[in-house]
Amino acid sequence: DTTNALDALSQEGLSEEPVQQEKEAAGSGGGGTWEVVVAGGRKKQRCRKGQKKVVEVDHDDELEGAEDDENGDIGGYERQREHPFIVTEPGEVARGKKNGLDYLFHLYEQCREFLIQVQNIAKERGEKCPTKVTNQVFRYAKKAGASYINKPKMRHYVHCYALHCLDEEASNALRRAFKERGENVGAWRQACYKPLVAIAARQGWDIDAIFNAHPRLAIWYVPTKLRQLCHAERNSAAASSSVSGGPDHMAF
Amino acid sequence: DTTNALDALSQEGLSEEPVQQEKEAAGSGGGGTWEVVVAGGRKKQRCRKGQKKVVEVDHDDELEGAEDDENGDIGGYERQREHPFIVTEPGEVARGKKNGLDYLFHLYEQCREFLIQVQNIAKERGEKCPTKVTNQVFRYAKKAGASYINKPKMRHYVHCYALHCLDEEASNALRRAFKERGENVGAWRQACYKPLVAIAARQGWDIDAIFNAHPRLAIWYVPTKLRQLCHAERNSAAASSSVSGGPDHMAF
DNA sequence: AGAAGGACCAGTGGTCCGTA
DNA sequence: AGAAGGACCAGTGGTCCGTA
Repeated sequence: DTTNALDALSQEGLSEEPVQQEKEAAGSGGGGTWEVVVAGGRKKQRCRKGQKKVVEVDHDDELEGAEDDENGDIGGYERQREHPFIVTEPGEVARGKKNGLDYLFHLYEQCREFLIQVQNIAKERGEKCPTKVTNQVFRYAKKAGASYINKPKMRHYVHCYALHCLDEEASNALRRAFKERGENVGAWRQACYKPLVAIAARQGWDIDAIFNAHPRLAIWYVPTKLRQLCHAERNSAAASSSVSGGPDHMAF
Repeated sequence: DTTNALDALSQEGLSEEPVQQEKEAAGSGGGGTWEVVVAGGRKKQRCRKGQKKVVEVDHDDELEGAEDDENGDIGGYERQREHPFIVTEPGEVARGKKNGLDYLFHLYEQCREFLIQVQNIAKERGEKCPTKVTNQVFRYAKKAGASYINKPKMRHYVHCYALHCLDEEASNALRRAFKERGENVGAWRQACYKPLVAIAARQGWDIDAIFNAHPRLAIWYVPTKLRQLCHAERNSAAASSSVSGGPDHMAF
């Protein structure tokens, strides 16, 4: 089993490898213009605790073009983070050091492709075959060079992707509204819950069934918070309908 | 969340509770006559390493009737194991300190009932709902007094239960044959693999699909060894059919 | 020797919180 | 302040091996 060797490899030099095969796989967004962050020449900047918020002004400004390698520096490259997301309209490409929401949703499609590859390998080998995007899939994605995919990020925005899958019109409208109001990504993300709960309400509150009924969504775990919101909302809906003498009175 | 308190409880005094609600739930076996092992009055017998196989003769003989509690003894009851299984015919009740195979299969039905209860509780609470017999279900079974159910045992015989579900005739015939030959449980258990692999061969080798298509079997994880046997057999079947010039030639 | 099951272990789902 | 993601943690699937 070569997993460990490959895992170790994935810790190094990943960011060397620009990912451009996804050009044509692009969802609705601007084809091929999504930026790929390349390891910059920045020195290590650990251990500067205590001097927060000082000299941070142009701190983030000079690291676009990987201005030639400084390999003499022990420690080598500083690992680069992905640019943060901003709220973009459908089809809009984020400019500057930002990523747009079409790119975000595209990451979910990429994970699906990695899952399919993992499934094919498992079937070939007669091993257990995952039906969801598991740790194994994230590991595989890293190994395959998609270092910009990671579990916390994907889990964080699953419900946003769910809305995109289940009601693209509503999702698009929400994006336009939040962009217009100048809201940040966090606010948009929060706002994605409400229309999903409304969808669940219309379909008997079974959010798991709703996810599972959609082929692209079925591979994602239902986020805990979405599940909780559906449950809470179902109960209060039931309570108010029982107060108002509705027909579907519940026993608690 | 009261899980921990309940878990702690399940460590104590479980064996106090005879399980007789399963009388009528009995599968094909002798209704209500399956023994329930009750904690006997045996003293602790730990820490006697080094003197193996000495004075073990009538060691296992006096603990049927829980001959009155010795609670003054610190440490209390010695936990009692279930009687070992023997190969029985369908409908045959094991006699002596043995359990029969109808009882074994009944344990799988009980686990299914515990799973259903866990699922109902989860749905009520809007929590994640298991589709398989998980650790959580085994914990619940213990908590509910079914101390004789445990994960290693259930996993050990899953494929035997699978054969019982998928081809009861074949399963019954195998039991009769192995009983007649005086084979032990281990030999019978080993023999259950072969007809399962034959079933898989007839259905395109997808053992997961076969399990999932059967409502009582779908809740059990496919045992690793069964999966491996199907895989190995598929490959050698493919190899020989490709040698013999068969129509479904495979590419490796 | 044959068998039951406590208990361990590698890798999981889940997400916090130190980081930039 | 807002956001990305390394890394941790409780509880899982899997089954070995000390026990009877």
